Parts: sequence; C-alpha cells; structure tokens
Amino acid sequence: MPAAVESDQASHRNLLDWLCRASVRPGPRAGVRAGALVRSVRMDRYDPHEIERRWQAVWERERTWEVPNPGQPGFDDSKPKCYVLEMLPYPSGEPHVGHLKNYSLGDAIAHFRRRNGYQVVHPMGYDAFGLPAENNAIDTGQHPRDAVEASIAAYREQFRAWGVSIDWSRELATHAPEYYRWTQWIFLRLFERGLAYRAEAPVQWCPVDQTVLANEQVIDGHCERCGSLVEARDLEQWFFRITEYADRLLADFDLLESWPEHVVTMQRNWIGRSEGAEVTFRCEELGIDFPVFTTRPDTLFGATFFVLAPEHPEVRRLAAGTEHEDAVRAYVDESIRESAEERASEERAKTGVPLGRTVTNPVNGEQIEMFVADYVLMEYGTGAVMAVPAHDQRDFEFATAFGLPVRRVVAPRRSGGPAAPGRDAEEAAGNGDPLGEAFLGHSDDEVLVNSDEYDGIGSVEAKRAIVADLERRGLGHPAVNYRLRDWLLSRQRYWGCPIPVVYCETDGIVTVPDDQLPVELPDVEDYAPKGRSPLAAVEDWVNTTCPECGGPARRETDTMDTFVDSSWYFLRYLDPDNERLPFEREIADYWMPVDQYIGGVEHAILHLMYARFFVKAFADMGMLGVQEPFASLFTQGMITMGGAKMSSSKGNTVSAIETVERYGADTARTYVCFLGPPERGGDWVPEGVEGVHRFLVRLWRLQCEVVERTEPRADESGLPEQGPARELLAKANWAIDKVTRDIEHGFALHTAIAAVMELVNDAYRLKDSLYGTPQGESALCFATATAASLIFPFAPHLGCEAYEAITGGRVWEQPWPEADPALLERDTFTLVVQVNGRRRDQIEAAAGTPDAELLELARASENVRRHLDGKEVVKEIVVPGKLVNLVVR
RNA sequence: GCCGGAGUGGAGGAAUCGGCAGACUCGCGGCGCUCAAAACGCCGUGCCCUUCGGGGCGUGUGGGUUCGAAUCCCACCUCCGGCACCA
Repeated sequence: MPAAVESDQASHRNLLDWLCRASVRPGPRAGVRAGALVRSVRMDRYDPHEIERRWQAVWERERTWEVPNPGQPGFDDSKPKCYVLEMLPYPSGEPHVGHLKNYSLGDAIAHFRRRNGYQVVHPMGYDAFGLPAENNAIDTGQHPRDAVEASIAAYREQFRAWGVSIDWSRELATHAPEYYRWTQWIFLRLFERGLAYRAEAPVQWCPVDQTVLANEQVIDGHCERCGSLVEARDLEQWFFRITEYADRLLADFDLLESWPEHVVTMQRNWIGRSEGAEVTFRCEELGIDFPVFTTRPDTLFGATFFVLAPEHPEVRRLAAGTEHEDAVRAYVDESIRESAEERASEERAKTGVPLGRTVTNPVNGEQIEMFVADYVLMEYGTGAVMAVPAHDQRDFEFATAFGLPVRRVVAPRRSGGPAAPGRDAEEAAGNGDPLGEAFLGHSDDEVLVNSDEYDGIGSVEAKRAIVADLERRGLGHPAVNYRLRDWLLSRQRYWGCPIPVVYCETDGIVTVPDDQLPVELPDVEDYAPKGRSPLAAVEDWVNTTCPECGGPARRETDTMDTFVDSSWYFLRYLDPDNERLPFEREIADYWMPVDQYIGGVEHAILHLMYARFFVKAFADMGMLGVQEPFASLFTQGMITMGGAKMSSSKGNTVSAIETVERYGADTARTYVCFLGPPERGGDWVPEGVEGVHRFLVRLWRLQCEVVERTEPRADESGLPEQGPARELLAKANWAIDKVTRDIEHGFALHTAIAAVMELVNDAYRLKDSLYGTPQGESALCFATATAASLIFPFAPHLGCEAYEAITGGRVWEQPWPEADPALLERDTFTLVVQVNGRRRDQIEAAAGTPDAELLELARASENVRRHLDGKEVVKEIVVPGKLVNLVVR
C-alpha cells in the first residue's frame, strides 16, 4: 500500500481504505448480495419499486432493525443506546403525507444514529381507540375494531413500503386487550395513590360528540375535535390529579435537552402559575367568609367593591330577601345560559347586578358593596374577586359603568416621591396624573399611597408585609394559583379503555383486582351515545358482582380519554410482551428517556404534558428512574398545498400512497425532507417531487456508469495532489462534513440533501476527465459510494443498491463516513478585494498567504487600482483567508 | 392586548461568530443529442445601465452602529402560531 494513502486513510474509515487496498472496485462480488442477482438485467433503468422490494425483503428476512433488550441474546452492551421515536399514528383511513414526513424524518435520524455507533430502538404502534372509528360505526354499523384493524393493516403495509427501519417485534396497538389491560393497571395504581379520583365538578360537555371533554380539548369554547360549542354541566367524573404536579412540570423543563422554546412556552402558559395571596372578605350580615385570590395584595386598600361569578354557590343566598333578588336571579340564569364564547367576547361592556350586601375589607374594615358579574370566572381562583378599579382594567370598566369609587393606592416612586396621602383618583387625574397610568404598572419601583401605615413602602415589600399581617389575624395567607385544571379522563363513549371500577351498593367505589384485568370492552348493539356511554345498555356486562363483598354491583360505563392510552405507550414498546407488569423497570431505565421524539406541534400541550405527568407519577411510584420522557423534541411543520392546509373538502390533497407508487418510496421520502426546513411547513409542489426524483435518477445512472466504465484494478498512486481527482475527493469530503453537521445541528435535512446533490453534480461535471486513470477512477468510485452512503438515511434503498454496486458492502453496516481533514482544507481560496466596502475584484490566493502579501495582491489588481487612483488609502483591513478591504478618502 | 416565530429572485429556500447575498431544487431561456419530440447532457438566469472593461441598485419600511449589516441596535409595518375578562 502506498505510504501517501496509508497516512490519510484512517479518517476515511473503511471506504476509501477499502477502495485503495483491494482495487478500484471489486471484480466479482463475494457471496450473493441482494442486488447481485439482477445486475445483468438492470441496465440503466432506475426501477425504484424493484429495488425497494428487494431491500425490504432483505431487512425483513434478516430482521435487520430489531434490537434485543439488555439480557436478551444478541444484546450488544458495547454501544450506547438511542431511543428514536415518532408519535404513534391514529389509524384512520390511510397514511397521508404528514405521516410520510414524520416517519421520514424519524427514520433519517434513526439511520444516522445507528451508523454513528448507537444501538437504536425505533418502534411503531397505533393509537387505536377514539372517536373517528366509533362515529364511523354509528354511520355504517361496522365494528370500530374492524375499521381500526383494517386501517392498521393499511398503515403497516405503507410503513413497510416506505422502507422505514422499524423494530416490528415491538409493535403495539392501544385497543388490544393485552395493551389496555396495563392502561387499566396504571389507572388503579394512580387511584391507590389518590392521583385518580371521582368528583362532581362543572365540566364541559360536547353536545355533538356526546361526551365531556378535558379542558385541554376545549378551544375558545368549542370542541377541539368536532368544533361544536360546548356546554357547561355539573357532573360526577373521573379526574387525574395533574395539578399536584404543576410545579414539577414547570421546574423540570430544566431537565430537557432540546425542546423547541415555543412548546415550553405554550406549556408554561397553559399551566399558568401565578403567585399571590388568598385573602378573606367576610359578609357580616350573613356570616359568610369569601376567600379571594389576588396577585396584588399590595392594592388591598384600593378594593372598593367585591364581585362574585354568576355560578358562585352563595349568590342566590346572598340576594335572597333583598330588593335585588329577582334581578340577581334573572342575571344569573341569563349568564349560565350564555355560552362561554359569548361571555368572553371582547368588546362587550361589563354587566352585573348588585347583591345588596357588603363585605368587610380585612385591611381597613371598610364595608364594600357586593356584585354579581359575568366577568368573574368561577373556574379560576375562588370565583370571587376583590375589585381594585384604579389598578385593574376590568375592575375599572365595571366601576365606570356602575359609578363606583376609584382609589389609587400605588404610585411610581420616581414622579416626585410618594404622592400626598388622601389624594383620590379624581384629584390625581386633575393634577395631570392620568388614571390610565395607574393601571398595574408592574415596575418594582412603585410605592403605596392611600394605604394607612403602608404608605411609602415599596410595592414588593408591601405585598409581603400586608400578607404577613393578614396571616397573623387569620384573614389571609400566601397562595399560588394555577390555570391548569385536573385532567378529566372519563368519556361517555364506547370505543375506549374501560375504567376498571365497579359501584357496589354496600362498598361504594370498588376497584377491579389486578388479576381480573383486563376489564374487556364488550360488543354492543348500538354505538350511538345517548348522553351516557353505550356500554350502559349492555346489561349482562354492567351487572356484576362486587370484588369485595360478592354482592351485586354495576360497572363503570364511561371509558378513558384516548390520551391516557398514549401517555405511556413509549414505555410498553420497551417491554411489549411483559405479562407481569406494563414494563420492567430495569429495561425501561436502560432505554429511557426517548432521545429524539418527533411529531406535530398540535400535541404541544395535550399529549406532551400528559405523558410528562405520567412519567413523573411512575417515577414517584418507583416504576421508573427518569423524570422526563422525552429528552429532545422535534416538531415538524405541516405540509400544505398551494399554501393551504390539505383537506379533502378543498380538494387539495396529495396522496402519499400514490406518490410512492409513482416515484418510489426513496423519492417520496427524500422530497419531504428536502421541502424546506423540517420544523417549518412546506408547500407540496409536484414539480419539486420531479426534481428530487431526477436527482435520484442521476445518482443511479452515475453509479451504473461508474460500475461499467471503471476497471477493477489496484490503485497504487495514493491521494492525488491536484487536478479533477483531487477536486472531486475534496468535494466528497466537504459533503461528508456538511451532511454530518447539518443532521446533527438542528435537523437541517434539506441542506444536507442539497450537499449530496452538489456532490453528484460535481461528479457528473468531472467524470469524463477521470475515466482511464487509476487515480481518477478511484476518486470517482469514492465520490459515488460516498454519495450513496450519505443519501442512505433519506433514500435507503437506492443508497444500499448504489453502495453495494460499487463496494460490494452493505451500507447500513458501515460506520458513518468521516471527513478527512487533509481534504477539507483548501490549498487556495478566493480573496475578495473591496474598496470602501464594495467588491472590486476577486483573486485566487494560496492558503496561508501572509496579510502583507494579500495586500500586495489586492493593490496589484487592475480594477482595484482604478478605484484607488488619486485617493489616499486611510485604512487597510485584512480578514485572513477571506478578504481585503481598502478604505480610501 | 400579551408572549413566541418569520418577512431574502418568478417559486420553495441557502448564507446567522458582521466579511463574495441568492447554495440546492423548481420555473424560465439558450445550446447539444434527435428526422422530430420526450428524456438526457451542458451553459445561462436578482433588477437596471453598459462603449462588454465594468458601473448603479438590491434581503418588509425608516433610522443608527461599523472599513463592511440579510446578520447587531432603535422605531415601525405585515404575516403565522400560542394565550387572552386568569383577578
């Protein structure tokens, strides 16, 4: 072996090494490879389907993508683990281009990590319970299980046709009794710890889907799924106590490796933590205490009235016997009838009715008037507020409408020191101190005014002092409030996981013992919901015996929200056949957390927050050693067509299946990765698909030509010093470096693919000058094999085929290539010469040329001289390896 | 209203430690191959002017910092996403 090659080859890993050692390319290949059988008939025609089927058969036969768990035969403990996961699909109809993108991105990462030395687990499953299949059953009578399983078959077939590298031995579906048995088991463990409970609460009811919804599933007062207006109802329902984890859900954002900032922000907003105090206002006449939550206890002296939500349980009692009784009743009835949407509408004037009662302001003993008004929400805080009109926009509007007093109690410290005590708002306004300025300026440099002994104290300090004083008198204490509500999990629908609970006449709520799980979902005659679950009609299922006393009992007929099913599926993949537990802790601890999770941003709050909650609860129960399920999250953008969201009603859909049938999976996969930055959406352009297809065909033909026209022979000449062979080798190494960095840094798959395109373009441009010499042919073989190797994560079948044709090796068994630093360094560079910052010339210069020489080169340029003529050079800027800028006057 | 993100050719997009604006792909134009077309290959393609040497303008708008700004700062406009009577 030539010495020149020997010194450089190590960094080429086995590819260039192999090319140099054995021959330019192998003669007859050893053994029967998948591609070798048909080489004779292949010719120049790129037949993606034939190639794709063939490699898929190899992977399937050899179970290439299956990875054993620790302790199982074949487990390789020398490699670090890597869990690559895409959000599991909801099997409805057929997979679409959104799925294609999701799984193409994930598969590229999985392949990339594998070839970088990781033991990658990359499983797949189906989120099979849920309304679409059930609604379909109502329309057609087809059992949801049959519909869902037909879809699963279609999805599975597509994923195979796309050549996604899935470990099929771990496949699961959430509607299978073997799976939901453990969903029920988890429910029971949460129940035992008080994290699942049943309670009556005001809930949101979707009249079309005929079920209650979780808060997260209501958007602007509408059902997230079907869009209909939700109604408020008081019902007894099952909840998960996610609010208990609110602080940890916030704090543990710190444990995440790489999540999009906006997803974290969305969850933060959703949890909506606010610090303040709970303060008690007492109605002396009736002897009722009204606690309120406030973030501004420092403004207590400005509380000039008091407002209850129309739903507040004490409203009717307060008004009873007063002159306002009828008006209050009418107002409350009207408010409750109105939808949340109407109540929240923006430009609506504040309305309300006096209650004819007063409460005592605990800081100064003032009697302030009570009102009922619909701008106060029962769902937040205590359903009552102290109104501080001087410093709250909403209270101010109400006060204006009802002619109530406005008293300013904080003022900016800067405006000439503390304001004179006793000055009221009208005065302040009259003194050119507009009230508008008084609205909650959150500057820390405010001081209290009109607040007795607290006057002059800074607002931050005053908060502490006032709350401490109230606490001493038993009238308040510091408090934290959350926007987050407990997760309402029961649904009055059929196609979901049964809740493993019975109601016994003597024992009340009794859980089904573990050894009787799963509580199987029975078949029903009629799927239509009638305000309660269709399961309620299955008499011989509902009527059962109490596991405690053996007496008669009725089963819970509600089923679980499907988000329960998907909150732990990523753990079941790791131990899918376990019949003792949902998953073995040791196995889960080995693989968890998910290193890279990929899915749509639409799950930013719901699924991702629920799954985080489950994992924390599991950790608390000793089932798991991690606090967070997903170390890194990538949210892909939606594919549009003509700038609009694809929908069958608009007729602008693209079928993933048809695209794959027409161009092959490699083209479809590469196209969705090439469309643009994957985190952004991308517009599907049919000509763009053609363009990517053309590129793959070019690579294919290049490979055919190289195999045909290069001679298998030993190359003893070492790395070329210059000329086209050197240029192409340099380009190939540049591409290795670029693709590697782009995939590693922020998922820039589109620019990675562009780099391979550049390599192929250069190979085309240079190939005719490379044939005939050992160095040239060696470089061409290396470049082509490198292109195949680099495109493999995106177009795995073509990557395999082309790589094998040139090297005889299987590309997925090769380590990811490493760029040779010697070939990355350019020996010349283009020196840009500017005069006054404008480009006047460019000159080829040797790398490492000293600054002084660069300046001379620059001044020697004819065009530069023209611009220097008659002027004085006042400054010379040299950026080594880049440019020279001459500043003249 | 508040919090994020983004505005670059005919289109998608590249360039983000401040240093050649427009990589790559599409589209368009030219040439080659062909009886011809498609396919394929090569070349060109921001706008304007040009004596063909080159020159001017150009990254949403207006200012600023700098030898030099798509990139940094200030003000504003537009679009997208999230939250929103949350006390």
